[in-house]
Amino acid sequence: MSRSAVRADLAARREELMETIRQAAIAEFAANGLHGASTQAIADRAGISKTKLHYYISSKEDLYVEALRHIVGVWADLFHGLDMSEGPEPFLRAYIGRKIRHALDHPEVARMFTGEVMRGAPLLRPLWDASRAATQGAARVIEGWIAAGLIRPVDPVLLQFHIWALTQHYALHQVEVRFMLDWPDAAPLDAEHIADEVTGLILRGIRP
Amino acid sequence: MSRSAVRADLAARREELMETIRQAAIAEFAANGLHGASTQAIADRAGISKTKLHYYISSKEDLYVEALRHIVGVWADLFHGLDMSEGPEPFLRAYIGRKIRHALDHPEVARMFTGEVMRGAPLLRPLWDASRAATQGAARVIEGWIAAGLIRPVDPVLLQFHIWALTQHYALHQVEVRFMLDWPDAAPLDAEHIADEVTGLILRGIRP
Amino acid sequence: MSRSAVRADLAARREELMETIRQAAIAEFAANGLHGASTQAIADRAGISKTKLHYYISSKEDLYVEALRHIVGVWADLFHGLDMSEGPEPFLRAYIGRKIRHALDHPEVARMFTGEVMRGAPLLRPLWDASRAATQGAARVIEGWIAAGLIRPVDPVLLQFHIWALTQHYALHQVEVRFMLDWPDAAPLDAEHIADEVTGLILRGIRP
Amino acid sequence: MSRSAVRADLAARREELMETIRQAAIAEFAANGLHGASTQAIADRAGISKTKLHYYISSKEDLYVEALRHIVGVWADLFHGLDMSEGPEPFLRAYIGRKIRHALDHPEVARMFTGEVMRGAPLLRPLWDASRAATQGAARVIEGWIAAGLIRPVDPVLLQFHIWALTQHYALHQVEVRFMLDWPDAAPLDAEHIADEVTGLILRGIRP
DNA sequence: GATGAATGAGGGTTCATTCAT
DNA sequence: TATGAATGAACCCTCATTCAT
Repeated sequence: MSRSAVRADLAARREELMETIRQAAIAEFAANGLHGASTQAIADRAGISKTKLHYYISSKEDLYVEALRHIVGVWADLFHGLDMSEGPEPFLRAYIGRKIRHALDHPEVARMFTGEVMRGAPLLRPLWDASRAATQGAARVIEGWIAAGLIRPVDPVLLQFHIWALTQHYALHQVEVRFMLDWPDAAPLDAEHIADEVTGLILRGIRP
Repeated sequence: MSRSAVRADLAARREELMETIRQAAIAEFAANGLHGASTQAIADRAGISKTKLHYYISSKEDLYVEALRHIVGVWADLFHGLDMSEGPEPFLRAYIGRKIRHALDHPEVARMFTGEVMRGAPLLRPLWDASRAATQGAARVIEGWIAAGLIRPVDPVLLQFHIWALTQHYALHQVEVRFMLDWPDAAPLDAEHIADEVTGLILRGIRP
Repeated sequence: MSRSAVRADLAARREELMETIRQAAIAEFAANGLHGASTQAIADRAGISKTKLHYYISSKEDLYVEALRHIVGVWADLFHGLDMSEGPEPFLRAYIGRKIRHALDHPEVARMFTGEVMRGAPLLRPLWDASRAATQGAARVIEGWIAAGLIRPVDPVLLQFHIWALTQHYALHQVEVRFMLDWPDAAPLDAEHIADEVTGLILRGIRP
Repeated sequence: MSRSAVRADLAARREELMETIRQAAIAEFAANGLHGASTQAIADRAGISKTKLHYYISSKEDLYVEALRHIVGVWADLFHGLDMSEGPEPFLRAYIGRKIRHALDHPEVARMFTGEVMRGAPLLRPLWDASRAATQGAARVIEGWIAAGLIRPVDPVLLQFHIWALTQHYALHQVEVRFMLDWPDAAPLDAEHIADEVTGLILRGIRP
């Protein structure tokens, strides 16, 4: 291998390990929060030694912030390819479906995020500006829908909260769902059924 | 003071202190989870020394479980005086209103609870049977509403989750609401407005 | 009851409680030593509260010393009524028998004492002078037996150690005896058999 | 140094430190028992910080058990090279001599062991099976000696207890021996004299 | 790049004892 | 006499992090 190929290989290895570490960190932070998570536990989840973990991160808090940044990015990506200008129904059907499937596939992501927000979002805040801009932009579009008579008058920001609340609830409360329905602990939730119920509630709830 | 009066006084003092401790514990557990909470921090919030705290509790975990038990009881009390037999609209208006006001008045309660559920509810589970019975009982009533044509056919358990998701969201995500709306950090949320929006969404969303 | 009768009654009660406390203390000190014993554990064994215990003792160390003093006295009493002047055989038969029976009836006594001696006897030493005088006195008598040809020449102090070693061993090592013999945990040891074996070994071992 | 040499060096250092820790632990456990011993005291005896100690052990109890395991092994080694088939006298002379010399050289070993047995041997028991087998095997040989008329009929297990009692007594009660003989605190005991007296007592005590 | 050693701070909890009534 | 409250010191152990190789 040429010297540059070696270097690329090393970089790839490093990237792979960093990804493993991030996954481990998100799972551990989701379970125990920043304070309650231990770097030992993260190292265990990643299958490496604590010393090695600390060689690759600069600090626990930094890893935490990095993970938050990653989550914010992933959620922004869920918007890609969707077009609010097609009107509320097709957009909401698609978006709610994606959000619920993602929530059920990666529940730790929503859990870590909600944990941070519950705590007052001290470390998330500096990363949150783009989200605010997007939220306020979406509110403009929703106001347009209302003005056009496509949906009834609703608070355009609260509507977005309601969609998030309903879609993320199933990631946060998986065990509650199973428990209340007398399902076994590992039973997968039915994403399609849930998406249908949530979409139905929202679409009818905002009908003019 | 007579001996029995002294004893009653002591008991009252003790009860008061225990209540202070519980409040402090819920706030701290809400912020950092069982693992991340420190008894030192709880003692600080309660305004007593760590040693004194440990004189009044048997262990951190025990205090945590006791707080959960308290929360489950409080939420069950929110049902008192409400009558599902009067039909969906009056019941839901009243229940959603209460729930949201309580969530905004005592956000740490919902936060601690959600934290426990996110973690897999390891310590909540033994206290959860009555909640399951209530949920399944409520599902029967909702099925009755559907059969009577009072609401459209919906999954009767998921409907309950949706109500919880919407009402508790504002307790968990207070800072997000303020941030997205460019409000100052301490601005109180408008419980009436939120209750109206949520109630409107739900009632129209389940209209036959 | 007259005033003095009341006072006597109170004194009797107190004496009884002090005895209960002493028994509890000996058992706990035997099990865990001065350092390892907790006043809580002693109070539990005595069936009283820790506060009450501390009302009746001045300190843990003081209670420990008091218990040692008691033990030294009890062992001195085992000599009462025995007469070394009758010659080695009748005396040793009687003394060894008593010592072994006492050891098996009150093993905690020997255990606490041995624990203190193992530690270097820091607190026993001030109480030990009478024992030394007795030991040296007995050595004189044994030297007389040797001079009279009643037993073979042996070190007169070491002989006493050997007797103590053999008789106390069964108090200290009760569980070992049971374990090595495959006996159940609660099986009582056969004091007569043991006394016979020990007496036989000693008497033949010192025969001229 | 080559990488493997470095590794060997590290391993050697580690082994050496572990040995230092074990010695310190045995001394401290001998003095105060499992409960009464503090890891701080063990660290002090070993000349390291408490944190460093905890880096090398998994827990105080684990260190205790490891020390017990070590002791059981050491005592089993005292048998090596001795042959019971040569008859009682040469074997007992050699074994008693070794045992007493070892007891006087390493009194903490016998003290820690006796402390554990006094307490009921809760942690020793799982390590004790080989000792029981050895004891019962030795009993068979002793029965052979009796059958061959080499010694008088004695209880073959109790005889072993008597040997242990006499040999270990001097380790447990060193201070008592010095005190009763008016020796200074640091005076070494005369192992040869003690071995002679004990051996003489035993051999004559079991003569046919 | 990788790893064993090391550490000061802090974790929850128990301790013997004193105080107040 | 008796008891609940209170406390500062100490308990075992884990923490995130740095050092040395």
